[in-house]
Amino acid sequence: MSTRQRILDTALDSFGTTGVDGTSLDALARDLGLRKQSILYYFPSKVALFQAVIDEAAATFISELDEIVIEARDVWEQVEGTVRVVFRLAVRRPALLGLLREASRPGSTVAVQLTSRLSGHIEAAQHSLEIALKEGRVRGDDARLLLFSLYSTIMGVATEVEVLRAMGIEPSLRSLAERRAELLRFLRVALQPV
Amino acid sequence: MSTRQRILDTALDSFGTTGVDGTSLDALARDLGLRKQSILYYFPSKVALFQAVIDEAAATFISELDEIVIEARDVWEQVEGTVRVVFRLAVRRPALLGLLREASRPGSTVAVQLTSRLSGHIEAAQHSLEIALKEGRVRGDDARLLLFSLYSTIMGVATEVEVLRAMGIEPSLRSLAERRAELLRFLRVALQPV
DNA sequence: GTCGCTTTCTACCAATTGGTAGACGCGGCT
DNA sequence: AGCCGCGTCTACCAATTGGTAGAAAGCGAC
Repeated sequence: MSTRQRILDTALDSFGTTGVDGTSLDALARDLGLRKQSILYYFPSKVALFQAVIDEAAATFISELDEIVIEARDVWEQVEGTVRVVFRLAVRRPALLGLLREASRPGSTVAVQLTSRLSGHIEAAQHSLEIALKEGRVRGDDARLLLFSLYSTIMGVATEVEVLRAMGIEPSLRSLAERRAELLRFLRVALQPV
Repeated sequence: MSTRQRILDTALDSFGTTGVDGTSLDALARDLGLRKQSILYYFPSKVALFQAVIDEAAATFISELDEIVIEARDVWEQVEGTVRVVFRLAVRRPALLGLLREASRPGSTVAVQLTSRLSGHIEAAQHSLEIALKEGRVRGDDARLLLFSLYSTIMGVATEVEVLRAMGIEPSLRSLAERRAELLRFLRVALQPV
């Protein structure tokens, strides 16, 4: 793998777990077996690196979502697919979800950037949800706010591991699968028309 | 207000918005019109300050929740009350929710501390949810996981303002109220027995 | 007034931060 | 051979970090 790509990967892991402010270029370089100046050779500054990492994270997220949307035949399958994607990431690249969480913090500077990358997907999802609402295939009122509730629930259930621990559930593959099953049940009920 | 209390308040605001790593003692002191050494007089180190802030945030959160639990007569009223408390905080002290979010980040060092402060409440909520499940007053399967889904949804809808912005909804008091209404509808449907 | 206690300050400190300047090594090309 | 461009390095730098030591300032009690 190219050095540039290695830097991006390691940075994503570190940014997503320790946070951006909590990650120094020196520490990052140490993890990579490089000197910090080599990082600055590929990315002119720390914020530039951060932006690149965000961009890549958004791209992976989107590409995974795209596969789902293509297969899905109705709204419920879209929801199911999104859950599958998010939970797959929670297993394979938990730092990526952590990064998205960090980047979407209120007042974040990169939030706008992330936003613009995802806006297409959001609109598409909102659109199909609107149609489903009109046709009565989904229970609800406002498509946008419904979508927002769905997103919050899915993302929260996938990433709030510390809250889980507080409830006496040790995060593991098994518990993750259970969480996912319960989440799907929860969402299905919440969307089911009468 | 005592200097100590002023420090705690300002620190909570800064930690909750800029993050702990993003907040330097010097910057904090500047906000307070003090020197950093005055902060270190009351709190021996930055982590000690952070812990104190977490403790206070947990205490406020708990005390607000307590009022609700006392009034509530069934599970649904408890959910409604929790939503009310969280959204009131989202208006009055958004940084407090931001701090809870930061402190509950995977791998956080203070998560354990926060956990122990809240464990009583979690157990109580879980207990009454279990009873409601048994009696068929609430739809669901596993009380713990259901509680977790509820928490994730509520907390997410209240704090994920950047995602909201990405959807073209500018955060405001009005939109907050709408979000809250939609959230309650969403949760009511998700919990309603057949 | 002056003693003692609390509070806030000035003066430092070593370590770490993000970033610059420039040298060195190395492979390919002429 | 010599040169070029790329990648990585060493050597610095000023600013900032969390934290220490200890001097003053305020102030009530005596």
